[in-house]
Amino acid sequence: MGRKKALTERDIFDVTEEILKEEGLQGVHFKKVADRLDVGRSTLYEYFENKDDLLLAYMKRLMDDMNQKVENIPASLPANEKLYKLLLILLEHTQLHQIDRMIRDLQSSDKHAAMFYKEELDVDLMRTYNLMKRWIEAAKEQGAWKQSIDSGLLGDIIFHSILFPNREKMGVESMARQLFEIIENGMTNHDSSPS
Amino acid sequence: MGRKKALTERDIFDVTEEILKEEGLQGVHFKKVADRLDVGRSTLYEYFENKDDLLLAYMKRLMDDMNQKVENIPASLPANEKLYKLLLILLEHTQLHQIDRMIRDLQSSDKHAAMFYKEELDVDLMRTYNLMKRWIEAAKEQGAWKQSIDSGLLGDIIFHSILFPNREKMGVESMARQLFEIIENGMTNHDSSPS
Amino acid sequence: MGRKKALTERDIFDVTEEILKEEGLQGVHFKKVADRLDVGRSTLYEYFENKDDLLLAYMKRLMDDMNQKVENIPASLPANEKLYKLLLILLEHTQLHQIDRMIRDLQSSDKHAAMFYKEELDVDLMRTYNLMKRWIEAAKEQGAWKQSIDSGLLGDIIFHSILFPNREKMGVESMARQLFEIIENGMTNHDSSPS
Amino acid sequence: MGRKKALTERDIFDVTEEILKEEGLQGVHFKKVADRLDVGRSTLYEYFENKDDLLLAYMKRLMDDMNQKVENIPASLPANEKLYKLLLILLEHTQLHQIDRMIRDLQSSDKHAAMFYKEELDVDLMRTYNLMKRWIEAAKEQGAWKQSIDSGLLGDIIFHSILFPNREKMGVESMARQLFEIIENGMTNHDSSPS
DNA sequence: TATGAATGAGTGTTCATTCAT
DNA sequence: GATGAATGAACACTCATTCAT
Repeated sequence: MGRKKALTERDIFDVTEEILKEEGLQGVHFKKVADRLDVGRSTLYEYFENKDDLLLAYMKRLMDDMNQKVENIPASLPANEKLYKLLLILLEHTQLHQIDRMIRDLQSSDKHAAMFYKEELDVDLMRTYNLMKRWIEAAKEQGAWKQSIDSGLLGDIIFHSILFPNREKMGVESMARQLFEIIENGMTNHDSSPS
Repeated sequence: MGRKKALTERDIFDVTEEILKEEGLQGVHFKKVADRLDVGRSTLYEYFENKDDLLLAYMKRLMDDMNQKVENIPASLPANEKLYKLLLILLEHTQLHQIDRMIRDLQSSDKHAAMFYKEELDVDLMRTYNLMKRWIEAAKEQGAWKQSIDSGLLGDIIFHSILFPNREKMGVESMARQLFEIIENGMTNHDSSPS
Repeated sequence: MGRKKALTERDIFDVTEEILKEEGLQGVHFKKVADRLDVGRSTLYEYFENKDDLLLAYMKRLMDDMNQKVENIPASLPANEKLYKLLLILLEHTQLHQIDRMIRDLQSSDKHAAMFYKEELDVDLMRTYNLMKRWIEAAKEQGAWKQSIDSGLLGDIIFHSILFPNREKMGVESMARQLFEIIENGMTNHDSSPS
Repeated sequence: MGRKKALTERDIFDVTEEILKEEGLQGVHFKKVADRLDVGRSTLYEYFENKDDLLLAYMKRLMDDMNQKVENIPASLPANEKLYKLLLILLEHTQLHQIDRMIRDLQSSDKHAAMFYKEELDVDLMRTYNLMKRWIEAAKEQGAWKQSIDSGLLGDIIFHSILFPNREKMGVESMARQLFEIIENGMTNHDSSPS
């Protein structure tokens, strides 16, 4: 009873995402996933070889999703505008920040499928990371941005902003705008009028 | 059977720190700690009532360490310079970022000692956080910084910078300097000479 | 790995009862229960959330069993005859005397299922206890029994008789009869003929 | 600090008794005993070979205490009066009821000292039990009490009365008096006046 | 496909006990 | 005598994983 609609990978991913958002990586147990889907625990093994496999596949899909959006950013835009678009996309895929931790936690495992995804994920993640870095460097070379700032550092600010607790309070749009205001112009007040 | 050379709380804290840095909160198991110290698992219970107790005591010590340094920042400095000093201190205590997660994970437990530390930690953490926010607001009121940027967002940048992977590559000093350059003046290049 | 013949709650209850009778509450370890059932320890957790849950569920079932029999005692009987029937029923459910201790020992735990059963058990136990007391008082008010004897004391005699080691030697029927002979008429010999 | 008065067996027995009364057999841990005495845990092993040894020695002392009082009951008294005195003594040594359980729990242990005490205790307990039975049988033979009631059953009532929760409410004297009223004359009301 | 049933390795925790000093 | 330090066996409990049906 309850279910009986034929389970799909989609369903499993959705529940995984749900738990991931509510309780983080540690909260994702097969028991919990199965319970929420109203399915036997062992059924999940028909879809994924093991837990890491599920998690990695989920992340891979999320990553692919995101990459597609990133690829849609018009190449013609100035570098800093491209970076702004990238930031917006990142802020809509906050689960991504767990990839890092996940890849680290998995170091011991050596199941085939998992290893494959892990590699792929790593590659994808680095590709986006490097893309971001290239754009930063482009902005520098165009003379728009300062050479004196390490590109990696700026990348870190952008990438780690998905972790900021204030995102919830401010909303994605507003946060992105203000963060970019800082990145581009800094906090210093050039207004002549005293506060 | 009482053969070893005398374990100290220090020793346990050191190993805890080691593991915390290598594998994060989830990696800290009493078995692992005990193994690295070459002691029996139960021996640790002579020093700490339970795992939470150890973790919280460690964090508390770290926090106290940090707070002492924060208190030594001269009150006479301008707000932005105080924030710079604060950033430097934060970057030397990167394990701090786990306090937040830890406090959240511990919500279910109710062991006496743990609860006491938890409360204290929470208070300490908030105090530092609020101090940071007050300084940011001071800089705004003095007209030095823009009112248009949310103070919490800036706080997040500063606080989360302890997570940046590039810290290792750049070194604390250099990273702090560059991060502050961005925060104060932004990336925009006002140089007239094209690159 | 799913080889065994299918374990039922019944099986677990039976073994629990066995151990309870042989070694008392303290003797009930999941390891022992599992071993006697020739199952892995963790298998038991598929049937009961935790140890308290098992114990309480067992007791609840026992109590329900007993209460049903108690309710079948005809209300029309004189109070002392009702008490006699009650005594007979009690003597057939000797494990009951551990409920009291168990409820006390469990005070620290707060697992959901356990708490629910605990409350229920407590209510059931008190209901029977109070029923017994009411019947005793009825016998007094009808003038059949002495007002000078504390009802609680008499209740204790009846309730604690399930602990008497001699029950095994004498058999339930015989013991109940003799115990009631004492309760009603006392030991004093009113026979005129000397032994 | 604190202690330093020279520890005596007495001190240990006193604390043991304290815990035994407060928390029962399960509550007696060497750690707790040592803590209350403000002494190192290992110090206790200078006085008792192990935990069972302590417990049994404590019980042995208690038993000896009691036996001495029992032996002071004048042989010249009628059997039922002797039994009444015995009941009074029993009610003042309620910890005794744990001997039974303890002896059962110890079945596995085979430490020398413990075994010795165990045997002795068993003997002492049986001696008192048998004494009680002889008195009961004497009362029967003198024609004062009914032959039809099993002596063991009556013994059980007397012996188990130390467990009655109502003892606290009624007080030892009052409970003993009323219990004996039941035992001798029963509950039946022979008053001519209706209630 | 799906699942019910069972499991084993690992984790936190307790406690009696040992031993060098 | 006394103790500080350390330990191992036992227990409750969790969770990913397996397998016959």
